[in-house]
Amino acid sequence: MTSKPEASLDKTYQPADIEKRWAKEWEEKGYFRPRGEGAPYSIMIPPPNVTGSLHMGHAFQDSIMDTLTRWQRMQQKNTLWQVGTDHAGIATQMLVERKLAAEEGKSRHDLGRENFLEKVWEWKEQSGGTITRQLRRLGASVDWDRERFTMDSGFYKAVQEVFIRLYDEGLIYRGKRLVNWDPKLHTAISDLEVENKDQKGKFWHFRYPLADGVKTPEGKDYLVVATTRPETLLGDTCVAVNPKDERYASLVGKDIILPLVGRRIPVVADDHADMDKGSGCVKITPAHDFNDYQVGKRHNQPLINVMTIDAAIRDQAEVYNLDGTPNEAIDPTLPELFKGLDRFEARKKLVAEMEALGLLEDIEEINNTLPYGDRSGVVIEPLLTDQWFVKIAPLAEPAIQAVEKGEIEFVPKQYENMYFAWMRDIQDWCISRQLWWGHRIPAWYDEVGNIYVGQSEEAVRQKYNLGTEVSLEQDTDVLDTWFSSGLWTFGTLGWPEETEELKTFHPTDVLVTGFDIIFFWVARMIMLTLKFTDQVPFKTVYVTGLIRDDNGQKMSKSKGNVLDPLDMIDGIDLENLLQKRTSGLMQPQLADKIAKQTKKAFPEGIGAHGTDALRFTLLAMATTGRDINWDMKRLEGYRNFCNKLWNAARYVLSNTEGEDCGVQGEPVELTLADRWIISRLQQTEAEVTRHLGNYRFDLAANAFYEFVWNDYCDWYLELSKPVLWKEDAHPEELRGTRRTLVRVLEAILRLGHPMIPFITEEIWQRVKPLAGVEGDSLMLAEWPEAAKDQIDDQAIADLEWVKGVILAVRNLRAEMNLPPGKLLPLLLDKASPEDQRRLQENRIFLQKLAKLENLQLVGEEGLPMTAMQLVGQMEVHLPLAGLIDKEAEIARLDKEIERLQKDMQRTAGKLKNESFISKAPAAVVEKEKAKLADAEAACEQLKKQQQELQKL
RNA sequence: GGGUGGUUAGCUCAGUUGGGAGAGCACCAGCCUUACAAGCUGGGGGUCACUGGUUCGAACCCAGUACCACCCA
Repeated sequence: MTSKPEASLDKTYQPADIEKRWAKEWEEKGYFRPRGEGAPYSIMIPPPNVTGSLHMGHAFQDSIMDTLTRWQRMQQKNTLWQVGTDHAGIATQMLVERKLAAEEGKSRHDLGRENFLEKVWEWKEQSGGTITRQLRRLGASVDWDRERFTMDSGFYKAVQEVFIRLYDEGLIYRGKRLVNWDPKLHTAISDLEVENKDQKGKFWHFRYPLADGVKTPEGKDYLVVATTRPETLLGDTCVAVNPKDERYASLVGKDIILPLVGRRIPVVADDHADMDKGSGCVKITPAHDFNDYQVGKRHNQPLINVMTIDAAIRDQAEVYNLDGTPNEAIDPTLPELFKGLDRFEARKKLVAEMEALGLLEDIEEINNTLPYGDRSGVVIEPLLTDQWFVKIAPLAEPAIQAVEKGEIEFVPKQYENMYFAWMRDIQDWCISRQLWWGHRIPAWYDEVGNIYVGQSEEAVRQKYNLGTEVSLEQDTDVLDTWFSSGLWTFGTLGWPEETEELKTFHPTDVLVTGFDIIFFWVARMIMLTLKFTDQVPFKTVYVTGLIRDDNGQKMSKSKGNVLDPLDMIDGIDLENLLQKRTSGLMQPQLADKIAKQTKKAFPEGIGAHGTDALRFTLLAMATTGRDINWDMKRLEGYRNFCNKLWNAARYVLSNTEGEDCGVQGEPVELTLADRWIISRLQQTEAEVTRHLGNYRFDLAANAFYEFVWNDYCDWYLELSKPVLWKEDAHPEELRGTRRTLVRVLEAILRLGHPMIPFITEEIWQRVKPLAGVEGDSLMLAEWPEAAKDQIDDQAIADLEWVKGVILAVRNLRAEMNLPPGKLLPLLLDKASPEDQRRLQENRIFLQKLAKLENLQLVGEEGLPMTAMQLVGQMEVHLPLAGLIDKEAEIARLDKEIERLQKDMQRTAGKLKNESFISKAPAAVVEKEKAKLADAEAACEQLKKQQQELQKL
């Protein structure tokens, strides 16, 4: 069913109904699909987390992507904006586990892997669409027919293929390495999922006794090491001192007897030890700290793991060599005392034991940071586990080059440095996760642990020639979600098949994303895409800043300052807003504070502003790559702008519907105002187009806003009234003005559509027949191209003059407190032939807009008492003897004269400067000279006027 | 500690080859003028963080300082 606009537009802009109606119709009509011809243009949406809901960051990025997409589509390109969601391994698994526990009181282990996964899929089918539904409300013109999910079978094929090829090339390997371990969720997690939080911590200073009677130069029989994690003492393998540190030079190579454990460990020299920090000695625990791992590696130390996957102390340590093979030489015995204790319990006990032994030298209070799992909320433990890794170095090189060579460009440019810096010392990437929900690693093991990689057990048997006597078990781990999203641009287009889509839409044109995932996602997409397609995934990366609250604070649930984009679109009352902000808090005690804050900031809740206003605000604030402090006032301002456009359309429609608008190309006569607004329209079209091309959405939005409000509404619509309402107007004149009203409005709608799609479409449907335009939807209309030959410089200059006279009169009127509606007589003096021509041609505009009783040139009779303003050299006089406060007028002129004199002084000073005259460009000097002459002349005129007044 | 970005009107921010400081909102005054009070008209308001340098000329280029934010260690 086609949307039918109301019989007449409502007096006030009411976005909700319009927006829902059009979103539905556009999608149903299939306007979001690629048109199938023309130059291709494509954007892949950064797949949002399937468990997520739309936040301001999404709204921001999606508004930008939609603007680009609609803009390109209107340029008649074969445009694809592809949408989809990310399976979000941990988040989804946790969500379903919680649901299962709440509803059935079962754990995932009770169900078993197969059944649990079925539950996850059920959840996904029922509830996984929240964020895509919200996307629709934003007007996102994504091709819903091609919606993708990273767990789709087609996509899984790509994931498998990539894994297998990388493995076969030796770029994927399995090994024992330190990873960020989440002891609650029992999985490795990525750096991105680790939140570092500042806290007040303790630094425990322990004495480590030297073996064999060795003493320090000071005569002590121990070294002091400090640690924030005493429990790791059990896994220490050496103590490091700085090689330049003379205090300990004699001890390097000597041994220490590790307290409580009794193990002999050496003192080694390593730069990692900071001479100025504490005693300068550092305990090294390679199996429990990332830095220590590196130190251990340099000194060929074994890895002694003392913790379980729950981060409790093991009964016996696990000891490995650096290559991951078991180390039999070191005694794995751990003290009985700590067995099975949680790390924090073990810490307390260990400190107490050390104190009892007289080995606790000091406890220092310090500020430090601790890593927390962002999902589980528990402290992350670096833990030695078997994991799968991607060798990054060979993939990184081409990825760096692609950016160096400009095949991929970052906007803004400075993010390229960030990218290079990270890519230069990139580490191998841990891609396995100990979860059930995700892409299962396509690897099988035989009984002795040999690894076979392939699509399926069958494929593996064939590939490796394994008979049925060999029993195979598939690896239980899944792949990091980022591994699959790294294939997003080409995996979603059908790769590894050579599909038409892949040929047409890859590489994609631009990726719009936040700077926080350049490393985790952008870099990985570049590496993997280059590797497998020999193409870059996208030509441009447009990096957005963060949206913060009005105080510059990050929005977060715990701060209670989150703004939901949909609440700004549809509005929300205070009660519901409070409910939303204070429920489900991690720290419920914050609820009161948040409620108070919210009541203060939004005493009446949040009003409805509509999608267009929200989008326009986001775009208008999208300056290059910096964070945005959200400002509700700007949102209101742009909602008002939509209302302005709406009402302008009402005016145009009421004056053109059912009238002769010259649609058939009948002869017309264009007024100065018509020629001027047409000229300004061309300039604006060029400007908006240029800014969109440079990703300066703020400048594009601004140029549009200014043209619509300041030129079209404030001046042109007002100037059209005297023509339309003139009793003796010619048909050609009327037709010309009506046609211009309608055509310029129609162009405005096309120009604004990518930014504010709904309101423009709604109005356009009404305007198009009047403008003689065909088409089912504004979405498919042509992007307005500026026509240089329609820019009439004379008209622009003439209209500036008209505006100048009107403004002069308004100014005088206000200065003298004359009622706005009162008709005034006006006298013009010192009018040049040019001024006289302009006056002749535009008398009616001046009379109506300045509300003049009559308008004459000063003749022989001279001037009565007047208030005067200058327009260029021409004097604009209000002859109002009875109404003018003489003294006030003289004072006003004084102020004006003073201002001019200041100006003259500065300009004259410049011109007196020899080196300015000789060195500055001639044009600049000329300009200054003219400026001085103008100011001098004006000053003279004002002084003369003052004298005249005084005489009277 | 290293790196990046920022500091312009009360607030949020523009200012693109260095040449007369801008917008929106807020503020003040006056207006229900037949599109719009979510509006119209007029107005006030800034030592462009600070110091120095380059230049005839600096919000803009260079160096340094202070403060803020983010990234890395």
